[in-house]
Amino acid sequence: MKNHKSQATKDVPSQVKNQDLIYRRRMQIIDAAVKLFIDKGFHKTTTREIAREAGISTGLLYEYVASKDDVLYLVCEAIHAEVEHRVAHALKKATGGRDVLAGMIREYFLVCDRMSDHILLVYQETRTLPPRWRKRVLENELKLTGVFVKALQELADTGDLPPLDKQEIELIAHNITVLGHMWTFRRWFLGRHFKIEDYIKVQTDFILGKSTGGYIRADSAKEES
Amino acid sequence: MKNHKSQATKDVPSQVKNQDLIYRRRMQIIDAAVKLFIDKGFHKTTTREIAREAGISTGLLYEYVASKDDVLYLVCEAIHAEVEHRVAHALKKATGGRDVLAGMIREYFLVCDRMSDHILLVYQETRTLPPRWRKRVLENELKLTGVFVKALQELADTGDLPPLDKQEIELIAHNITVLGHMWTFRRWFLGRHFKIEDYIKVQTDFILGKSTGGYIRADSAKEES
DNA sequence: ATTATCTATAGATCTATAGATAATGC
DNA sequence: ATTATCTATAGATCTATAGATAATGC
Repeated sequence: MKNHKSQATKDVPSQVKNQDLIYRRRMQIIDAAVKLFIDKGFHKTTTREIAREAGISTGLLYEYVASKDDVLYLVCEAIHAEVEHRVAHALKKATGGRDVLAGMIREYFLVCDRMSDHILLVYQETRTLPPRWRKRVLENELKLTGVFVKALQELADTGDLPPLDKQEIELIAHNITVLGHMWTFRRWFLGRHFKIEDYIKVQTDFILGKSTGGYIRADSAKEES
Repeated sequence: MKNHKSQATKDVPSQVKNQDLIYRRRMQIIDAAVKLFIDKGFHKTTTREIAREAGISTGLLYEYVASKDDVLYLVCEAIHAEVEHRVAHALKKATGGRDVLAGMIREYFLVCDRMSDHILLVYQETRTLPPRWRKRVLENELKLTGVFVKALQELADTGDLPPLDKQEIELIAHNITVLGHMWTFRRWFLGRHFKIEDYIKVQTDFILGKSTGGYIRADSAKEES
């Protein structure tokens, strides 16, 4: 995983002076920790193991972080940076097509598919973080949702979507975000019946409504008796 | 929290013979553990604390469970039993109205609202469980989704909903389940803009489509240029 | 001289159990 | 006599650091 520079670099203090070294060593630490955390979870991973996997001594680990929690925070930030980077990158492809929103959903869901272990990790361990950092991680979640809010707003403004009020837009954006996550934490089951492309298709229909005929809509069903 | 008898009673062995005593003591243990786990999380709670909170000695705790993991499993099972019980109970109210599905969603979301700490707990700690029990907990998740699958199937069969294939029904049921959960783990944010009743209303519109005019539907927006 | 790194371990827990005691029922 | 309960602690970790060593740059 590429370690995109993030807020975390400033937040987490290090004993080491050389900035470039901090960056590189933390990259090693993050990569090692991500692997172990995904495999065994945060609590069952020891700082010794992280150091060994990163190829450094336990002592040195503590020159680059002040606590095991720091490692988790670095990991969460790195994952978010990666997701954000990939989503931003993918969304460039999406713009321009007939259905901008469908394209965005598609690219985002593909990112969720590829990063599912990572997304799941953040979900499960966020609570472990000290409050100060938990907030940061949650803010990151919002930032991603914000991308969809903005897109929906624009589409509603230009008339590409029916008029939607702020609340509706907000919620639909959250829904899209979370339905992407759903693929990560229900994959153990959904994977039996869906490939990611099926999932994208049916979910897009669900979110946008089938283009031919309404989706589950009261007025498209039989009249009430 | 009422401790509805569940699978767990048989799964988790006890040194104590008296069945009724097992039931009562485990109820104490579960109640204590739920409280502590919600407050501090599973890993930061010690067996000593659980015992103290339950009003028994640490030694006695280990007469009723074989490990700390056992406690977590008992807790997860109890929460599921409670959710299931409440949903089943709530759904009785829902049936009969004009829009059965909307009623079901409403009752289910209300349960999510009231049990949000508990649902969140299960989400976050399931991964900690040994595989054998993790599976059980995940099966429980499916059981709940199954309730919606069944309801959707019936409504599609009777023509109260437009025809939907198995895959679509399956996915919509999952969506409903997860959008209920979404209220539990994004509440910290959603709560700023929505009361539970707002949330129910907008989500129901989203899932069922607005009854007046389509929801976000390609064919209800302006024609493609 | 300063910065980075390693080795070795202090100190703090925490789970789970062994063995002693109290309560119960024949 | 059997079952339930408690007290006290063995044994196993694990985090974080102190102090020693190696590398770097003036």
